[in-house]
Amino acid sequence: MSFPRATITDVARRAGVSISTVSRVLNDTAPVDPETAERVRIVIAELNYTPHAAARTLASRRTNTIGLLLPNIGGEFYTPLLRGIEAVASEAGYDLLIHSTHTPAGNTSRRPLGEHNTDGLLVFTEAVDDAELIRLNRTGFPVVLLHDSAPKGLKIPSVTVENRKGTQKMVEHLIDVHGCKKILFLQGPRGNEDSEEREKGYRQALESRSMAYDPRLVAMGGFEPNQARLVIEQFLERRMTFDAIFTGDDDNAVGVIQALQEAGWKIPQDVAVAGFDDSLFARILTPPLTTVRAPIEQVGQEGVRQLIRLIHGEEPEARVTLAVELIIRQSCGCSVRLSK
Amino acid sequence: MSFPRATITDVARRAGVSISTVSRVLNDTAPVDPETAERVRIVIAELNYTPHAAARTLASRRTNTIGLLLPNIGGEFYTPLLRGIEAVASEAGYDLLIHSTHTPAGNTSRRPLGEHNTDGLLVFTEAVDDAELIRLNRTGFPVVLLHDSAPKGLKIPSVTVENRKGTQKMVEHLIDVHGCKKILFLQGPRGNEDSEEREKGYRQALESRSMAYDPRLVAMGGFEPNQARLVIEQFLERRMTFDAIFTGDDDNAVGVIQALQEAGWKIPQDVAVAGFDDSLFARILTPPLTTVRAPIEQVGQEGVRQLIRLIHGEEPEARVTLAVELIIRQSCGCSVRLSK
DNA sequence: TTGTACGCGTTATCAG
DNA sequence: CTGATAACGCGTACAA
Repeated sequence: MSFPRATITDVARRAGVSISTVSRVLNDTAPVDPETAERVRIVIAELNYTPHAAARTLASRRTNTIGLLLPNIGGEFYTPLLRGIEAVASEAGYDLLIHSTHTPAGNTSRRPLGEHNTDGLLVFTEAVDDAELIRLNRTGFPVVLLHDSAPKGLKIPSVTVENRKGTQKMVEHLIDVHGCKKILFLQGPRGNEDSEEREKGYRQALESRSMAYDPRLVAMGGFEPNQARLVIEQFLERRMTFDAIFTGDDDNAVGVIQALQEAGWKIPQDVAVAGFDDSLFARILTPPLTTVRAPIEQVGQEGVRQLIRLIHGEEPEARVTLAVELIIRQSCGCSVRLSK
Repeated sequence: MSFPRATITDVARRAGVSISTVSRVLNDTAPVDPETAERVRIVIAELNYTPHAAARTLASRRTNTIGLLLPNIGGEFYTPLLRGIEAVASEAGYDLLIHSTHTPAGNTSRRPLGEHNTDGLLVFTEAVDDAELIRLNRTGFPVVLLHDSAPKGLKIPSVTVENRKGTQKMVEHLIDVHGCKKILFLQGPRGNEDSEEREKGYRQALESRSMAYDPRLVAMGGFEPNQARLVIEQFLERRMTFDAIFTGDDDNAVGVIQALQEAGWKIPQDVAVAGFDDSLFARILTPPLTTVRAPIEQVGQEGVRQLIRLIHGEEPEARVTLAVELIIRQSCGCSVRLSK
């Protein structure tokens, strides 16, 4: 029931050296006589000694830990993002502390992640409000934003994807290749930067093709299949006509496709559908979803890299925007490609 | 570039009290004069003071942190699991440290998660080898296994789902309701307990219906769509006959369905298909997948609860097995239900 | 190349 | 109810 861990003192005593020497072989911080070092290493193995993280942190003033703040944990998004983050952090020797801010934190006022337990923070979308961001920024604490950009005036590096460009290209594809004239656009959540940028891309596409922007063709999908479904059902009830739908993301596309098919519409014959993300199920929808592939895992990787630069006091890139790619499948009306 | 944090001493001085008193109002560890307490609280707010986690850990000998060890981060599994874990941990005031063991750890020999930086460990499937499990167990360090059980002789609590029962019920459903006679079974990875238990369930179902177990009807799907796909293609080439497939999990089902459909088979008319998990895309496959719903999120929640009991020195349940539920959709041949 | 001694920011014990 | 003060385990000048 109790478990007395070996300490650096135990190791030192047993190896017949001082704790300084043990510390030196542990961290390779100063030359140590090879034989002595070996002896220490053996004792470390015998005692199964691992330095106590907190003691180390306290003495060295570095936690060797990165914090990840998420608004919530759900959706197709998180697995690749997390994988990317974990891989790079782990490789760089950082532990990863995770917290979802939208959970009803038992202890309010308790800051779950911050300067007291991490060396830097990765903040996904709106996981942290501007006030806190400003506070962190003022103290000079390393922060990198993912899929969001800093509040006006703050210099906080961020990593995101080509939301606008990807959307524009996709909408232009619908127009140019499939002759679409009335393209529905489903927005993501208000205040979400991905969502806003995609809307800009939608507008730019229309503009570049000299088509009018019709606000009646824009609705709120919320990055959420059920909501998308309801929205489409309403459109159908009101007998709005449209020949294509650009869904805010792939989650939305699921609801869109369901609603359309239940109403007896054929995709892509009656209406073209295109999404954003290329999530796991884009490929397995019927028909397979034409979408914009967002390199989520790389966002995670790049975020950690920038954060580590910040932690090391190096100059990070102010903003990294990762390239997206059009993934043409069948929901837009393009011919069947050999799958796989 | 530097950021001097306020310490408990700063707070004490400014509030005109000793650090002991500050500590007391912070942790409610002894009565403090209300007025004094209020004054301290105000100063804490003014200084934006947050206790330094490492110092706290060092002094109190508790990290207030739970570690999660995963074999890898991928698949439909992780989002709900993580959500469950994070929610309960967070609510109980624990931080969550995550590490994937299959990443090529930069520093070998470095134990990423353990007694030095957590109060207890959640271990998912084969994330940790038996030797390490034994070592941890001997030191009395709190560990809870998820979707796995302890090596022989070790008393380590575990949380899993009714793999065997769920599979048995599903296979019996295929036999009883749909009259299936030759049911293919796709195993998950070797050594994976979920996989092995499901196979037992498959055998039990056959036995309970007095059907012979035919090893030729069992193949390795590996919980992986592409592998499942290849396996099915081979079966088709060899002209093996079967009238149903129980896929090891839903990921497998994706590959199975693709392979069948490409070969021109109709589901469920020509062959019934059933999966396990009820992952996000079970519902959106065509046809919608009949599957066994595994309460993954609850596994995460329950795992944390048991771990916290262990940490508190209470007696945990030796093994928690969460109930599964048959989700009958259309891939097995059952009639269309009104969706949603 | 090695050892001593101090400090990191808290908690916890013990006197008052 | 409050305040000193000794740990907690380790890194790191500084001295040898």
